[in-house]
Amino acid sequence: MRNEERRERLRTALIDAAERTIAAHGLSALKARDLAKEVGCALGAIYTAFPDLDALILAVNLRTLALFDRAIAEVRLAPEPEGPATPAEREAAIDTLVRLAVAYLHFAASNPARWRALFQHRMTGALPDWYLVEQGRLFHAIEAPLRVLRPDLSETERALLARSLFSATHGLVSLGLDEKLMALSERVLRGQIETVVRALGKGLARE
Amino acid sequence: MRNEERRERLRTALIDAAERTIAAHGLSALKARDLAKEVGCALGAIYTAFPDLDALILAVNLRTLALFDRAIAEVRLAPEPEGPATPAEREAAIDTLVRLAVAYLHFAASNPARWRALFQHRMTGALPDWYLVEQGRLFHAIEAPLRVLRPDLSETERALLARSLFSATHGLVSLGLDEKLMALSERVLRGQIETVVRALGKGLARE
DNA sequence: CGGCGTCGTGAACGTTGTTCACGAGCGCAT
DNA sequence: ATGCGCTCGTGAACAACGTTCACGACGCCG
Repeated sequence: MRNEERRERLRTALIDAAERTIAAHGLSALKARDLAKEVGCALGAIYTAFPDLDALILAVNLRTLALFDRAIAEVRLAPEPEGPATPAEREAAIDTLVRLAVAYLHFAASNPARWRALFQHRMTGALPDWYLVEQGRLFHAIEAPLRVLRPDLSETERALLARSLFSATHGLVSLGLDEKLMALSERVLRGQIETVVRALGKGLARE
Repeated sequence: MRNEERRERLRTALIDAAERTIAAHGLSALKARDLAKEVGCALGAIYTAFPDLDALILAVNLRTLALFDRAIAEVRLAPEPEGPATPAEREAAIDTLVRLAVAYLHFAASNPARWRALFQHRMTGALPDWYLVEQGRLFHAIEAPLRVLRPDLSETERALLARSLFSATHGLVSLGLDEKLMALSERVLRGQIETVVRALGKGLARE
């Protein structure tokens, strides 16, 4: 079917345009009419490719998550020791946690509008599967060093703790970059994140 | 002037109605027309009391901040030791940090819609003074125990660290209560917050 | 009692996202 | 080649929103 191909072309063209708009002017600048004008299609055509604008935003967010995945790929490469952890290995695990958090900050600071769109977007119903899968990837990266620091935790407890560490880091980045609380430079913010995450790792480590 | 009094009456009536709506159905349910119908005034009358709906939301948020202030009043009462801190005093300081964080969680969980409105609202320009004043109150409550844990820090460094601790806690509460990441019960979330904040305090403490 | 000023009124405007009756374009059979 | 039918994009129309503004009612003072 030629038809399916055209639909797919429209889909990617729409995602491209939406991504450009969001990256340049933020999520609130995304208008259906502007979008149609930019990709050279009719207003209604958008709704033949996506059920609504939310779905389009979700597609853009998937790309952002993929970008972020590549951004923390090297940090994830850290080798995972086995057996009882030496003090040096514990230090290395804490360093990995810090590097992950700093990588998160750096990504958010480098792609502010794209990153904001991930969270500004108010989910109506349940999130799609692929969204959760992509999220899980990040959490797994956090769980690895946690396994070194806290081998006593069950898999479930560790997963929960990983989510909490992410949430704390997200709070630092989110309120730090938003001028809502106070605008901090990425430099200062990195210092704070290093301090906090390192303290967290130190305090969590089982001695 | 009888006139001024009527204006003030309208103001409080509007804030009352807006607060009820936000608390019951969330910020997105606040519509100018519904509001006018509820307080029994004309649509345009709203704009004689407030420049726009944002200002009205800000007024509701002020009430929320006052509510929160009362909620953490007792935690703030903790006495502040002087001179070099004993290990027991350091433990007490960490406990205070944990209690503050748990109080924050409890407030957010008890007033979910009101609390969300504080952050969902996108600030256009600079925030009003009273907003910053109210924020400062919370940060001072965090700085007190930090003074015990880290007497070596300068006033500026401590203020920065206090904001970072708040940000981390906010992240835990925000992503924990939102079903964005995964919906956690207040019970589970409290356990996570206690773990994380305690680890933070432990890791931060200068030995 | 009449003129004048003040202030709420609600119809109207500009922007949204979303829908749907129409018609253009294409393939196939006659 | 011509007519028929089906499919799918089109863009005018709709509903809901925040915000504005010309009008008219009401009250006060001369």
